[in-house]
Amino acid sequence: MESVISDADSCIVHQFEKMVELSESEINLLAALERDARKFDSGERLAFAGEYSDRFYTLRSGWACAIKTMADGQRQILDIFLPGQILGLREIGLSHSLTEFRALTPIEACPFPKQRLTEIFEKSPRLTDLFFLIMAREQAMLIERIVNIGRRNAAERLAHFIVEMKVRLNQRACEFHLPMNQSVIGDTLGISSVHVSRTFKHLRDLGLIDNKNGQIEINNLEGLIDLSGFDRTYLETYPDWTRLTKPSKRGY
Amino acid sequence: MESVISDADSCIVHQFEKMVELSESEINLLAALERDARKFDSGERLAFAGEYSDRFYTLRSGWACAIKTMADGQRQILDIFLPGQILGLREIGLSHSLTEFRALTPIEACPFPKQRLTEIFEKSPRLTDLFFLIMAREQAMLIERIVNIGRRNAAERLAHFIVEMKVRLNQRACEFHLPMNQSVIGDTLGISSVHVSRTFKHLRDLGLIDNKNGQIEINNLEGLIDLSGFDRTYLETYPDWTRLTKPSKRGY
DNA sequence: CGATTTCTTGATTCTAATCAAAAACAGTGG
DNA sequence: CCACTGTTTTTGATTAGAATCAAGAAATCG
Repeated sequence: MESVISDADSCIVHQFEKMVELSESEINLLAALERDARKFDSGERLAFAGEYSDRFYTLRSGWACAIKTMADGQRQILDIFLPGQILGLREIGLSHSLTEFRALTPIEACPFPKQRLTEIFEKSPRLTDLFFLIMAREQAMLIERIVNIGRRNAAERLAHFIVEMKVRLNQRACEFHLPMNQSVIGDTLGISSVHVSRTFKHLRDLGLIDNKNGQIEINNLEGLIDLSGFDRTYLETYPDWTRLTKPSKRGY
Repeated sequence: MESVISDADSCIVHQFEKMVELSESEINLLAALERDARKFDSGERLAFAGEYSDRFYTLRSGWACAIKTMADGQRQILDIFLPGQILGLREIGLSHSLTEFRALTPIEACPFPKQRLTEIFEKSPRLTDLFFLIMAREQAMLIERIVNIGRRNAAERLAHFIVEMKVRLNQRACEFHLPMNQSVIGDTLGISSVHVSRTFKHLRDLGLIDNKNGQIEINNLEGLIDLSGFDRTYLETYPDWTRLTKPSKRGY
């Protein structure tokens, strides 16, 4: 198989290296998941809910999301994916997709067969631990989302979402582009698009943010965090790596 | 270590055997997670949020839940655990607990060190796959919960919750005991306890259920499913077991 | 049986949904 | 560069759903 993308360039390897130092062979295993990049237009669907699916995608560039559409046409967005993430990891072991995956911007995504992960499990217990960890962190995000939707009002939800995106984008600067229209944001937060507009205005009036044309500028991060009840530990609660620091014993 | 409980009796082994046939050695590995049963009173806490934790619990009998408490004292219940489940699986790799775990009834739970799971990963790739699968199914439940809370009104949420519990309890009969008061149910569904009461009345008035003293009787399951928009596939979407049917190649 | 918790019901308030229409903006082709 | 089109955002008016407050009824526990 020919590598279109050099391994050093791999988003997913970067992602993993943020967590732990990788061996040569581990880098190769991971980078193999990110060949064969395909382009998708903004709004294009990568997979349908309920459809048979034997593959995942790694996201190389752009933003994507997982969507669940209800019988009456309402939608709930469940994840926002950034480059380096794997789309659909939670569907390992399921033959049919639980959710729809859709590009939020023009993206490059690299399909690979689910089976490839099982192979990694067999070859590298260390990467197995890491994949387990990634799933665990995705669950942590889902949990935070449940709390957000279940127990916070619109202003708190939106504030929380903005802080979360800022943290995930790892921006030093307090300004970033959010490639989601207010209808999509509403579907993420469980509120109507009209109310998203009002809530943005409310946050502006409070002097917490400015937003214009999909650009978010945070004027008062502390204020946003206070309002939202953002749990600083939730993305920072860093793993207990002790058992991962030793090099892999088994082969590969 | 002395075995208080015979392996054949292990809840967690039963749970796994629902999914796939286990070898002798796999049964031993799993059953080892369920020795040393400890009793907890109804309402007792097994772990605090934010606390250092190097252990999981397997739940042997009774019901438990995971709770997130917010700064202002509001609570959101994130999971309801039934016998055979592992409490806190999602916190593998995190040194501190994300949520609080609390008994909903008097329970027996068996603590075991997180490390034990890593050992299982090293010894049995087949069980590794299964643990991944379990996490994946937990995520599927969290997703359904997000949709439930984000996009359904109180009647739909409660109806959905009742159907979900019925399915999870695997009851042929349409009557079961729900050991949660209406305040706890409200914290699960993201509505107030008062509104839970009204919503039960509403479902009774529609002739869908009867409920009294924590006992639920479903009078019209189809009606409940229709009202709630329950996705029949979501707990039924059964795994693609093909790659699990072959026996383990590696040792153990 | 009394004490405490849980459930029910009513009245009121608040938040957000819905409906509708205008304003702002982005993309297109001339 | 501008006029045209479609989309997105904003704003207002109204309605609906659920929270809150409060008090009485029912169930549970010791």
